Amino acid sequence: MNKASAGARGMGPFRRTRPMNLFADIRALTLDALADLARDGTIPEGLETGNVTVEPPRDPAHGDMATNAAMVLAKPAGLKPRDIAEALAAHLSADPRIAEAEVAGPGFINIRLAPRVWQDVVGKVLVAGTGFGRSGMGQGQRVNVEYVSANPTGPLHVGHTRGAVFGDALAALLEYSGHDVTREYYINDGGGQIDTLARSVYLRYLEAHGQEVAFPEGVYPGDYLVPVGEALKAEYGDAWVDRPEEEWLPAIRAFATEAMMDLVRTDLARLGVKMDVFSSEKALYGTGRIEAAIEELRGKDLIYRGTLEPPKGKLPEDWEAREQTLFRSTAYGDDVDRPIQKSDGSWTYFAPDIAYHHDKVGRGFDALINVFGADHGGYVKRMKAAVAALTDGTVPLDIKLIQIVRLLRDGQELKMSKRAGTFVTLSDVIDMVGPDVTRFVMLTRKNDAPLDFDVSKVLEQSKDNPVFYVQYAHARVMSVLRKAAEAGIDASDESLRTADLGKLDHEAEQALAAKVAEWPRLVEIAARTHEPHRVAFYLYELASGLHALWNRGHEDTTLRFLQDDPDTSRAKIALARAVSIVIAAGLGILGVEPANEMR
RNA sequence: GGGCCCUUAGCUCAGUUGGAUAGAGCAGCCGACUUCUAAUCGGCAGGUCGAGGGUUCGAAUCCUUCAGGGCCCGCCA
Repeated sequence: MNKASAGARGMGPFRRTRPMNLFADIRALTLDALADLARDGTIPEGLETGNVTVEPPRDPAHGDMATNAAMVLAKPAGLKPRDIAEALAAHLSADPRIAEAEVAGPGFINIRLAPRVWQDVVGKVLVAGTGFGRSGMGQGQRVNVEYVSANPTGPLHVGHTRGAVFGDALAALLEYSGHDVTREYYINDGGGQIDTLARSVYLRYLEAHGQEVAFPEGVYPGDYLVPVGEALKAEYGDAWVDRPEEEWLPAIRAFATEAMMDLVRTDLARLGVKMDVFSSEKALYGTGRIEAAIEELRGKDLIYRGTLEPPKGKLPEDWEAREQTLFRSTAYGDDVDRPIQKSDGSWTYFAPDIAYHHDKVGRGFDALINVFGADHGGYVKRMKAAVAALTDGTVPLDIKLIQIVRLLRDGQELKMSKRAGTFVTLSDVIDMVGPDVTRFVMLTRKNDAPLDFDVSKVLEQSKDNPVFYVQYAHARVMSVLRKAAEAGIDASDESLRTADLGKLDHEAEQALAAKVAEWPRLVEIAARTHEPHRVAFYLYELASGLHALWNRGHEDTTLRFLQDDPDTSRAKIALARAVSIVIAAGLGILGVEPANEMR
């Protein structure tokens, strides 16, 4: 079913992945040192070391890395933190990678790495290319990311765009960190809104036949249905003109849904989003798959006939108690049990959703992720309950809620109203700013924070525009490579790999290399937390580091990338090139093309 | 009435499975262009992390109560 999975498991490529996460390396070194201390009796054997961290300190004055090992272990070891720290620091200092390990504060060990370590990072990036930062963390785990999943009733709008970008970046991030990812779109083509769509298209069909048509309340008035009506005429002629709804509804439903999905696919393609799988809700009906999923739950005594308590607070006017078929979602943390059948016996939307997730689980995924709009927040608990019930808790479902986008122009909000037909589509946004800017800006906020998207500001070429700022850093490096070539220096990656990186001896250069070295760790954190925005923020910081070093070359010409001595030049260019490679890798995850020049 | 999310500098927001003196950009003030792109950079100033209580060596982060904002709350998906 999925070609990548076979190779990704067992003896596959992840077995060979060399960890490039420097922080993980030093943590391993720390654990080794602790094991030595246990062996010689300084600390007890068998201490739990899961909470030992090695991370970059906030304050650079505290060195390159800091570990909390002594503080975490003090209590279980029955020793003073500083005593453990002293012994541990002594052990760490013996490693050639450690220039200095000193005890500070309540028992931190501040570690300063040998310059050689930072120089090596640059070399590793040049060898690994944009694969520097790839991780085996996911161990080939199969993850399904479901996103967009918009009702096929019209073109995608700005809100969908954010979900699309988020889901796509998350999928890429998970792939980069060693997961086997399937990108999936669930087509909500089973509900009553498709009838509305069909009736709306029918009116456009009549229009195409020259009839004067009024658009009553409750149909979709959008112009985008005009060509669908015309296409319908082209295919079926006047066969359905002035015929009763029963005759044409099913056929036009199918026709219109297909047309809308074409629209959606076109929009997604413009954004650079390519789904692996489209799953249809409608296709679940009449196949017995909904019934099968419900039966599975019934077998676990999670389906029953019952009557729900009326909702607290404002009571709907027409509320009356009814007996319904309910799913016992409270058994898995939901607040109330949820109906899966309407009072007329047909399924609620929840039932096919259960079947759909049953299907996903049946396809063998190890983890599921759904990207929903924030207005679906009330749906999270029951969906998680359903998946937990279907899999006995063995397959985690994470649901990421995407907050609204406020679209602005010159600081003025563009008010949107679907009824007035003034909503801004994904296509409109791409026309205005292009796919790269759209994607990057959509990821400059955490998913659960509202996002202001000012279409005039994001095109500004200034540092308050993060897209530009990051692209500019990349373009600057490309400029250096061009200048180097003009000066007769071989600045190809092959050549730079052989550069004498020992010449990168300045603290400012090592600081930038240190930022580069954070990339693999950042990837793992972002992947673990399912937060691709972290990549965008990191790229901003990395770009900032490059700009800073660049400008130091104004005062101190020895810090400029291009030097009179070719060997020195190549070492410095190698550093710049490493930065550009990591920027390219990060932008790749976000789905943004790096710029070679900004003119 | 209940559930979920949010509240961090004047503004917009980051903040690492709990870590040291809480960061960035914008706005404000001061500075750097005979230069690989000044479309950039450096510095100053700016905070009871919504409020109270708790957990512990240590809390913006975890628990709890409260306040304010958003989304949702049987037969719409």
